[in-house]
Amino acid sequence: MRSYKDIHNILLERIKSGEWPQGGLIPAEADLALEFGCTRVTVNRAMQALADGGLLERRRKAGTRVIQRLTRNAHVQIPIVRHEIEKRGGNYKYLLISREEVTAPQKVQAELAIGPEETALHILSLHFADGKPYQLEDRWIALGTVPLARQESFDAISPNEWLLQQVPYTNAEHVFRAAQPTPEDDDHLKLAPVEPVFIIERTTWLSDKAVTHVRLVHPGNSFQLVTRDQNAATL
Amino acid sequence: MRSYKDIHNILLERIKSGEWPQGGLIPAEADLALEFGCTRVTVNRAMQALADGGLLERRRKAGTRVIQRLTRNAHVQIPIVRHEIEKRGGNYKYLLISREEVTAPQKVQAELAIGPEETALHILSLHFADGKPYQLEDRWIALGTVPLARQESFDAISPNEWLLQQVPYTNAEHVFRAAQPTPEDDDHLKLAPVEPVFIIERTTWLSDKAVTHVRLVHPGNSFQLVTRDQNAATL
DNA sequence: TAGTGGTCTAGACCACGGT
DNA sequence: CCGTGGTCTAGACCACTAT
Repeated sequence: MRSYKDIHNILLERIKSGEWPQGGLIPAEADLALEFGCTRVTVNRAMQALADGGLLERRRKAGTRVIQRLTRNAHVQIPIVRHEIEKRGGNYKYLLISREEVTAPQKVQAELAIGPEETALHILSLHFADGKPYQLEDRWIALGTVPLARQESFDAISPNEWLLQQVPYTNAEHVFRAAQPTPEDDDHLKLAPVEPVFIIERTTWLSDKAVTHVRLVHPGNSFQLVTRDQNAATL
Repeated sequence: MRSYKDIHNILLERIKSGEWPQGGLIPAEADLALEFGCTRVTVNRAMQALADGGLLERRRKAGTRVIQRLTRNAHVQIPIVRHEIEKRGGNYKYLLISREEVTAPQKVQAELAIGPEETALHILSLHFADGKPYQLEDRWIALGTVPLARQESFDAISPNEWLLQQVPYTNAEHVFRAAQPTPEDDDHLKLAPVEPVFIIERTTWLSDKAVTHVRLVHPGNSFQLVTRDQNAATL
């Protein structure tokens, strides 16, 4: 018997092989159902999976086409620093540098969508791998959204890890860039001369309330982000 | 009537709100079907969507749990440079610097999984935005996989854009990093003093045959990658 | 208006994996 | 063993949208 996964794979093969070219129209569900000797629903399931995977584009009446790919996609998983270091057998250390409830600079206020009189929690901390600075975490937490953070000292657990456990759902915006370190970055990260830094900036939301904005700074000579992607799930 | 999308959203809300905590077991399909007054299949559809979105983990007999999130995810779309620049109203220019069929350096041979006696196509080109160097594209193409590339001059179209049109399906690996420019980078990109570069390295495969390896170099002061992600599709 | 995809139901059987 | 999820069928009706 033909399962929708089988059908999914057959269709995938036809796309990969070029039998069905990019931008080309492919047969209707009903026709494929006939070909594979199954219900239309089963074919539909397979085609929807491919559409979800971004390989097909479907429109009622217009039919189904192979996507004309215009971008390369990369799915980046940014793990908890501690896990990342421990996984490769390194020695992890966390150090809280400062923690204070203050009014945020304008830029951060804008990111978190808080007013000028509202205070936020500012936490500066360092993550070490084998004794060497690996990441500087410069974080602001919107206390209106996460009041619980007031009760947490962040002495033993990093804000990143704590938030990941506490906040059940978020939207996120990331910015990745290369930069020259600020004097403060340099001071904390003990960089080599002219060594650039790799910066990840992230703002996360719980529904539409901003939770936190963070600037993660890594020594450029020893850090990189790696991703491995397939164009469609194997199922 | 309750569609599976409605149910999807209701379940999503319960996860977001914390009513169903991270790591917690949630009711079985049959129970939810009863609650929502629909078939189990409909509930199944909604839960599968959430599982695909990475919010639920499902195991037969063990039931369904809310995922304990351990990473932040970012989905990066890397557009065609030309489109990117034109979209924001910039003036795009493409310049082919060199194109030769030679034996690749060992590092590239390893990436493309080709032998030392096999030649590959090496293409060096520059992308400009408003007259300023925006991206240096240093590319190797495995001619065994894409013999058609021999007939393309790449005078008028960049290898990136050409490949995206030609190769119907790929797996990809990306590396993002910050670096000090090589003298050659500096020469082509006309960097400011001590300006770092943002590098994207990508290898793509057609099934298990390597297609191409590319090093995309951007001036650090004027380039960044931005992503916006939702934890689950809205459907 | 007609063709194509989107989705539901009711019932069924199977597959996996805790207990 | 038996509860839970995985999936199929047959038939039906609906919702878009190209022509």
